[in-house]
Amino acid sequence: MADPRLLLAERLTAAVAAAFGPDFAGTDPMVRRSERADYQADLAMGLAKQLKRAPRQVAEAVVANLDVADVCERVEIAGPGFINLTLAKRFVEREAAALASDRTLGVPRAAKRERVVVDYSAPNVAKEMHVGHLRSTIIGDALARLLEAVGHEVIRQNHLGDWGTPFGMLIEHLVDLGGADARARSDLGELGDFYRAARVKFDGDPAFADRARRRVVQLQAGDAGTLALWQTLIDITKQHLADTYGKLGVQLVDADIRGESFYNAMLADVAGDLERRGIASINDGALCVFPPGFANRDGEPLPLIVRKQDGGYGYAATDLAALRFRTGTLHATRLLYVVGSPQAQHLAMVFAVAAIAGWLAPPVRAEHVAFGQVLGQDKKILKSRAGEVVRLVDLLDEAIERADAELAKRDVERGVARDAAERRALAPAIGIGAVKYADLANDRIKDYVFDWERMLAPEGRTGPYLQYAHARIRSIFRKAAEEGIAPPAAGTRIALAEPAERALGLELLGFGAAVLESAETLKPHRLAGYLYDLATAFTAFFESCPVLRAPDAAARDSRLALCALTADVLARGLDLLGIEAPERM
RNA sequence: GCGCCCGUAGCUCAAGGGAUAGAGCAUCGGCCUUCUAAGCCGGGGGUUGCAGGUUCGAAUCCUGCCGGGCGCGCCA
Repeated sequence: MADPRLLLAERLTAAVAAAFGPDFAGTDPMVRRSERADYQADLAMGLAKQLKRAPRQVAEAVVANLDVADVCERVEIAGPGFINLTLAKRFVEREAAALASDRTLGVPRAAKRERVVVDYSAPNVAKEMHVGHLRSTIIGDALARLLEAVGHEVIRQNHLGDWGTPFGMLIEHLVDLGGADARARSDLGELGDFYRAARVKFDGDPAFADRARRRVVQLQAGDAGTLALWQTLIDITKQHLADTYGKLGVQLVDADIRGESFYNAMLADVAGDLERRGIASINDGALCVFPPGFANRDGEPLPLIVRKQDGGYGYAATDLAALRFRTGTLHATRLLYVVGSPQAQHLAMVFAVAAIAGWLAPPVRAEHVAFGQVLGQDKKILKSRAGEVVRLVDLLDEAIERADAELAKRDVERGVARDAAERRALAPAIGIGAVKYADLANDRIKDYVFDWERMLAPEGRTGPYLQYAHARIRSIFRKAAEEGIAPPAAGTRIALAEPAERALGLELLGFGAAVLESAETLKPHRLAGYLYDLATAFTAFFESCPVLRAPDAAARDSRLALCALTADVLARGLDLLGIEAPERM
């Protein structure tokens, strides 16, 4: 059950070759969805230029050679040379039925299967996650799911910040609190408080700062006692992460965590290799690489500092080691870094240096999957009422609370009696889904305004709207069961008599293309947009086409099959975005 | 100063170089004895920041401005 677009493109390409010769077989037929027909092909105008003929003549020649008798019921040339294609109803019916028995729901495999590393989330040890981690985590999660859906092998990598100078102060603070035993007592309270307290002491107590600096040396020297303390902090953090990811419904697990410490043992080798090969050189006492095309404030070459003056390694070295590991050891052919756009220059430099060093050679490539910031209603970076960074757990809890309140309000309005426990069980899927959809529905490169009212409102283009459409379909099946009506059998014939039925059927056929496009462009908002369109097509159908009270049994079964397929596509599509689809709302 | 990103309806956002730039919110008007009204149907609302250029065709590509955000040598 090929996507109609692909099928039409094939036929059009053949028609172009037949009309103008094999030289033109590579012409993109430019098949798009159309407002005036089901699809339109926009190739005639461009072709006319090359052929030095009138566009409409070109379109006519293409249409004369076009064999779509089994696919289209109408082919028209309009305007300057648009070819408008209307699918035969029978074709849509047949394809929809085929889709219903296709496990993948029409999602095609990517042309080339690749091993893709997706680096996302990247929280820090002994520090709570905040809104800044929200986008990386949910965009990365959606991309990982999308890439797997089209057949790629995805390796999730959570680049945990678990190494570096802050650990001196963190470990010393832990010692002050009673060392590893402190963990038994309330897991050190709130991680955010723990980090803040350590920072305050470091800044205000010179003796503590000295201890902290000595502790860093011990840590890097591999002192067993220090490492045990360090491990305690790691363990506590992992627990915090597991809780947060669980609440967020994100697929990251402990096994995906490969923190900065993992690369520690490789840093000297990375630096030595670059230095030996003359790629890096000592400059002001630091080991630097000057990739071409990067300049500092004064227009002078900008270095990537591999090793600092004091002999220590910074994050550039770690990033280089991680990149080398991912291509050299994990044998990934594509590396995705789901990191905020402020890091663009740093990552570009890392990629440039890796290319020079030969760790990144075509067709293997690295891409910065950048994203904009989350803004408050004042259009500035989202802050809490107290003006502090918003903790991610707080944000998620508020989402759940608000969803619960929204449900309660709606129950009252509709006069529905539902016990609080059932409501509370439902609230996380809705609240978290609303947050995720609001984020993923925007083009990731842009900043977006975070607005509770908007994302959870009882109406509008939101996660709850999509979930509601899905729940309403499931409700039909519950009702059907009560009335003793069996769910549609496999291979049930789908008839698309009403305009709303036809529109829904056609929309369903586009799922595979939407997923593929979303995966290929690394833009989850394409899929988010498609799912909204699908939900809209369904609700229009729902309003005008009674299912259980359809005119006859054949129509009823056809509509049931259409409903089942729609519910499956909605649920699968939402799942690819990491959003749950509850059975009822 | 240099570099990257953004600028589309009152607000929040869509729109593979294609026809009359679309949704949601807000606003105005309709639709619940019928499968969930968190819904559906319809109306009004635009010089796509500005000015050039490329093209049969530009919100989209190029150049220059204007406005906003971010980054620019030892933090990550």
